[in-house]
Amino acid sequence: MPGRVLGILSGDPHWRLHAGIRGRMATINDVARLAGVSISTVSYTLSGNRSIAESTRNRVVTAIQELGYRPNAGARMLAGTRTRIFALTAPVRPDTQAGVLMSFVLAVATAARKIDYDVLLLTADEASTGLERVTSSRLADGIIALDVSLDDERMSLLRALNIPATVIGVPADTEGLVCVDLDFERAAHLAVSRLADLGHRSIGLLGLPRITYDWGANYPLRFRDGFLGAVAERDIDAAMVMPASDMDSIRRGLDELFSTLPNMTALVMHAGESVQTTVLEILAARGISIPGQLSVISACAVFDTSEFTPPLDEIPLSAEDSGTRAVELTIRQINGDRTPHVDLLPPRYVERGSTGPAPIREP
Amino acid sequence: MPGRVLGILSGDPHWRLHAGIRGRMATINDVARLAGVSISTVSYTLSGNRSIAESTRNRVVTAIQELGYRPNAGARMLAGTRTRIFALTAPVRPDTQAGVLMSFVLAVATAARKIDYDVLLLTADEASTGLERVTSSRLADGIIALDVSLDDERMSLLRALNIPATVIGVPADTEGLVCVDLDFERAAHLAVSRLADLGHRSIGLLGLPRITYDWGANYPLRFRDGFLGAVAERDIDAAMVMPASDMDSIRRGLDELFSTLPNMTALVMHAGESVQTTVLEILAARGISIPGQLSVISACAVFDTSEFTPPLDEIPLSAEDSGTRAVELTIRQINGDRTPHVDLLPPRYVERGSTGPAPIREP
DNA sequence: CTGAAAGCGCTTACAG
DNA sequence: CTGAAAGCGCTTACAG
Repeated sequence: MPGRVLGILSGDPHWRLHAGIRGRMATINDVARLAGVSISTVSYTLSGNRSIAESTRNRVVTAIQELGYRPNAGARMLAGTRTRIFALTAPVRPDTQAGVLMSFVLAVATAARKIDYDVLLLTADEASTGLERVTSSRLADGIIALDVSLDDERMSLLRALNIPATVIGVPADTEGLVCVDLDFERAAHLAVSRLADLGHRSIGLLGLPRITYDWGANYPLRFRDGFLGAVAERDIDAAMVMPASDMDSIRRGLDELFSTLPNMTALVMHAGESVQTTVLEILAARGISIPGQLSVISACAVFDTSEFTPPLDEIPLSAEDSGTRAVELTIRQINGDRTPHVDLLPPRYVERGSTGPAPIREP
Repeated sequence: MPGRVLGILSGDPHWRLHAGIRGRMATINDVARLAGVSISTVSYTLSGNRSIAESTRNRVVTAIQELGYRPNAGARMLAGTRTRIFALTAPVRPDTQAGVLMSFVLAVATAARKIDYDVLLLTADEASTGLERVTSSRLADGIIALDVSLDDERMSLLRALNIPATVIGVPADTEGLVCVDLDFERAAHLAVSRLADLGHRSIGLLGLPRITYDWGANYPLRFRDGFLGAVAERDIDAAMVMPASDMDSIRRGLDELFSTLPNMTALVMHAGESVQTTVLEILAARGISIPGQLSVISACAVFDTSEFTPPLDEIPLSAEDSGTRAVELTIRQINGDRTPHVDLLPPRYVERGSTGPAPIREP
């Protein structure tokens, strides 16, 4: 099958610039006439769904460029089997970090564009209605759901609607769903094993605000449980604090870690950007050197920890990876493979010099 | 003209739940047959574009509900003159605050849904191509451009394409464009006049990071110039600092303000959320009481300053207001009124007790 | 390798 | 107040 014709219009369609939205756009008929072929030939040239003689193909492509032709989206949706649109639902809950959400939204949109799909944004107040609306009006071919909470009303609807959909995140009940997310549990194990290998026997975990664990998404729990499991397996001393975002809480959280773990030589942070920078400021103010006295790892952050002072080793939560995979999984469903499954992306470790051998304890 | 029929499906379309995306959806023909009318009557019932006998209307509505009918989006786009889709361009530049951007994206989407429009998200790497693509393929009826920089490549394209478009923000050259934004200059005047009325004669401005003024959007400049103009008019002592986001810079910035303005009794902040909370923490640590010793106003923030310690008076930058207005202005253009203009939204003052009379100076 | 034609599901003059 | 019908611009069997 010959490749599809893409990017034909990268030139400079003067014609179009002066047509405006009210102006009559060139149609497939105009192209066919100018190229001296039938409209089916034009259509097949564009879709690549049947072979076209080289010379014919050239005439068509030239005509398309000359006219600045773009297929009409509505006509395509109506005549074809695809709308080439994904709907993206991104509810904003009280504890949502807007910046993190935006990263995922952009990652999904960018991944979608790579396969010539567009992304339609569903708003919070339309969480469930919107899903029903865009699919039954055939506006979207599939759905990508962000920021899934443990018990999410959208999940049962996705199951019932029985349409191509991918969830970024892992709800409590994944039955019948296609989900993708970083493997937070393995990420926690990775952090602990890295530190264990360096000889650390006493590790603190500075987590997200307590409320996030009680209610909302489940990735905080998966990370926490992974961490607790990993330290238990290795017989490492550990403690966890869940401070709010203000400086006082953070300071108290650190104090608690240091007093619970007097021999603490390593700190793992699974927390927001401002919390992490605040921690580093407090440590610096106290004259605690990294990694000399304390090894520090930032885990599952979407933001960039390479510009921190000091730059931190991290196990990134890559919005790009999740978004790309979500798009792949959705397309696969659109193409007919509706097997439900949970896809946990393997964590990776990025070294930046904020971890080192555990300091030798004075007896 | 009778109202359009909306929300017919708010019930529970069992039918649809079992159809799936592959299942055959009810069409306008099915509805017409069941209601015993022609398809034009169904169409007009939905659009409200001609009057329908009450009894006919009822039969149609019942049939629609019974079948769980939703008009096919592609067919509507093709047959009608509207796609009911806005394209939203939101480029992410290095200095972009993702959270702020997300607020605007959601505000636009929410406002759009209120008039039954959907929002298609254009990605950064497609800034200009995307505009051309969605309009010439007639995917979108109009464009809303976010986060406009002073010299934005998208602006000349918007002028050339000559399509319904609204810019949120004010680029350097507004010729031929429709723009909407908070009136940052008046916002600055409002802050200063409020403080002046309370007797303050020495006011500091803590602004955004310096780089934001050198490059990027122009609202920081408009606020700064408004502030400087307002204090000049009133013969008030003033100084401005533009700290980076780390604690050291903020501390140095405050020190600079206090030393430049030894009699400073009021502080206006036009800065990010974490910067503002850090400022409050530093002031608290130094035992400076608000508003006893220092009156503080947060200006043009999209985040919520009511939960700060203490809650701050603010002149909000309302994403909702801008988004709603942008949607209105775009629809107006779609409806034929293409008059270019710049719409500056009036600022409003929200009191929360962080400003008070200027303390009387000891002689 | 290519064309003529049916059909996708609506909207909107046109006619009564 | 309502209906029959043209037409929007594509995709895709069907035919050769």
